[in-house]
Amino acid sequence: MADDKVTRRSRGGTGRTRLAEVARLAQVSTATVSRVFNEPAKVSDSIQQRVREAAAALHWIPNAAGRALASRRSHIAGAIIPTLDNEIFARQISGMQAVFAENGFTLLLGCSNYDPAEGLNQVQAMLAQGIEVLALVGENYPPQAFDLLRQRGIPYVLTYGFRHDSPHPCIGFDNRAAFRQIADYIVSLGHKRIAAIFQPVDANDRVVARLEGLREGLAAGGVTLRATDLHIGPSSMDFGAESLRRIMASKTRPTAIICGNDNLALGAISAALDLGFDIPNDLSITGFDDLAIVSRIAPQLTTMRVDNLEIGRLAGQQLVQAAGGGVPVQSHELRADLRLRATTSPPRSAAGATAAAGDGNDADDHKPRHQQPRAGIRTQRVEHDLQEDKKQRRAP
Amino acid sequence: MADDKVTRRSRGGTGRTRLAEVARLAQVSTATVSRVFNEPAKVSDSIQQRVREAAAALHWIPNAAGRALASRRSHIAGAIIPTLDNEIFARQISGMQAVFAENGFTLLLGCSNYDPAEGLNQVQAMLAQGIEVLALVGENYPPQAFDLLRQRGIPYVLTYGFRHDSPHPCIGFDNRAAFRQIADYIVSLGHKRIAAIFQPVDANDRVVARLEGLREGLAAGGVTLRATDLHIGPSSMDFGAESLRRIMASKTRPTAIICGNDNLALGAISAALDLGFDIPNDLSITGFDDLAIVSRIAPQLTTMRVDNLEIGRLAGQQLVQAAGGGVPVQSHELRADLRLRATTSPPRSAAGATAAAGDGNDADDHKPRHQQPRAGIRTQRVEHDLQEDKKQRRAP
DNA sequence: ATAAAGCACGTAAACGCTTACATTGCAAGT
DNA sequence: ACTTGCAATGTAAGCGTTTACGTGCTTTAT
Repeated sequence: MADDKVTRRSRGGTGRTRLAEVARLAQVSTATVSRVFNEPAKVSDSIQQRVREAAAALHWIPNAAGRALASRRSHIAGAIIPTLDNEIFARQISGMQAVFAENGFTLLLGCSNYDPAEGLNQVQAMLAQGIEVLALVGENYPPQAFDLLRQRGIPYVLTYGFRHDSPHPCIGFDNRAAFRQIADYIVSLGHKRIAAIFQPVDANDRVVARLEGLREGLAAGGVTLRATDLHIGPSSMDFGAESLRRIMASKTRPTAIICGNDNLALGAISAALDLGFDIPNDLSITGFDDLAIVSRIAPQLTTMRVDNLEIGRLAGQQLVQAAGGGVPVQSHELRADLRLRATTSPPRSAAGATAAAGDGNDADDHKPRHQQPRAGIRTQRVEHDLQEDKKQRRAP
Repeated sequence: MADDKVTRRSRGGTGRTRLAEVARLAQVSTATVSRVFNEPAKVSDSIQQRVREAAAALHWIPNAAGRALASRRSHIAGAIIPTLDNEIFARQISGMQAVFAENGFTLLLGCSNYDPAEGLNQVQAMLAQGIEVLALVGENYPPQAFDLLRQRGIPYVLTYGFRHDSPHPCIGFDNRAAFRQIADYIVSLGHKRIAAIFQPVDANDRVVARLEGLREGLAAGGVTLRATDLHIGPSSMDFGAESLRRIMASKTRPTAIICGNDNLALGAISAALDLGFDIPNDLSITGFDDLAIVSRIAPQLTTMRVDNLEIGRLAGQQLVQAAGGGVPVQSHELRADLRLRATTSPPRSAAGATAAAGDGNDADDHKPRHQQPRAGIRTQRVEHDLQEDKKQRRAP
């Protein structure tokens, strides 16, 4: 009796078939089963077959928790985005998810809703889940988040924006340069009086950079952006529309409006059309993002295209590599392409002018890299994203 | 020497601080530490405080793998969607993610790209990761996926579509009824010759249901949908546009076109405008989904709104409850709301008619539930989604 | 006063897998 | 013939938590 004091403790398990059962059926050790699926080269063919058959027969699916615990690899990648309610972020996730899936990673997704504190929460939750790598999509995550990541040696990358002087690896485009390009283009068309409608700048480096680029380009063209011509507010179509109404109600109307993104631009366009303005003859408008819709409505919006799918893919690739080989994540700068469409043209005053040459402004220096606008731009056959239609999209 | 045969095997661990270290610092057992965070009621206040302080001091983040293994709860929820490149699915995920986050679940996301086989893969990967619940967003997952889920007792739910006779719990709207409603409305306006542009039906119950509802409604109004008037193809704007051109090139043109979704409708509208048709006077067009954009462009699209955010939220709630209490997931049917906007009106022939009363068709039976169209619909002030602008959206 | 019943906490056995190390068998080297 | 070396497999110790079950000790009922 005395030696029988070992009470058998059972906690019942999960009920799922375990690796041990596969091993028993295949008449091998658990180690061998594990090797078959993780280091097949180390196991003879005959035994491999036996094991695989046993696994299939038992419908065995390995338990990720056990595996993660033992191997200290979770095969989980994390991504935190401001919101899914935005085509550009959704596309990045889409690209990333594809790469992760190809490489045996599953994607843990978190949304911060533009709240840095919530972003930090998400980072913590993800660390708890044992993510191996993390993509921080969009901007503005609290510094503490990065501390946590570095402290634990988790490879991470910031996407969407790119800055040469960023302390973090980042994959995206240069906001400043992009808006500089837009400004240069508008100036080169001969516009003298220009307004802008922007999203909030507070605690948002990227938007600040956009404004910098914009001011820089305008300044180079001898144009200044007056305080009253800069409208900042929520990034909604409504705000775009409201701002436009306010702008066009002023006594000295601009001939061009540069918007911080497509949403604002769409709002501005719809309001302008409502007021009876002719776009682009009375008023040129530019956006940013090249949302799917903006090239399919009339008038097609001149905007800046960023390949968000590619950003997502690149980020995914970098992170997968970093997770595997310990290679550091490399930053990548992508081009943002100016898509000249039907909402921009020289101002009426400069109608006949060949894209505002001479005229005392020295913007010419910046023009060579842009395709010159043509008079017939409005009716030009605008490129379609053929891809979009090739992958035959089923429908909801 | 002989009794010293136990070689100390060390695998180095993760380097992260462990619960055991917190326990040592707080001078309690590991069990107590665990209780502090999982069953605080069972631990005295003084010790709780000590433990919490120790945990904070060490920046301890519990290891989810260990926890999952021991507790057999992963606190991971899965969601599989056809694609993120679609506002409606993205919104569902958005709503779901919020609910999950509130309830301590992290979201594992998978995309099937409309490929059932890939969907099954994703299901397996998720099961391996130990998801506790799963949302299958959209349609068409292979039957085997459900077998796996049932076999393992994982609560799941299908979202977007709803069918009373579905063998699975589902949360969404009734596709058949929704299209019946659209058909009834169009018939009630007095249209006699009606065409349709739809997404592919193959292996897609929901689209089949839409067509059924459509045919049913038309039949009730004495209208038949001729084979040549039904165009089926990829759910892209381009196909919508192409179909419209083909339709309007026929000798007997329809006065109304019912589209399977907004994308197709947008394409159709833009093609129709290009051809110089007056919408809605020459041609009425309807969509489905109420994408954000369709109420902000001219002419504003008459379409059906489904609250995808709510679908996601409901699904999340149901799954969270199912995970906790073992309550079965309950199906929910949501209303789809017809949004009457500017792309529909009575046909020219019936111009003065008060919404096609009499006229020998007995569609009146079905009308009461719809708001009657007014002559001035084109210029009516259309409702905005105020919400959209309230939550001040920051911008990319 | 005494037994029964809580209560607060500790002990240590799982959880399902990977992997360092041990073992075995067999071909090649001396 | 006898090490040596390598390749294929087995043994069993963790990985970091949770939790069933003990263990004292303080209440409460009898």
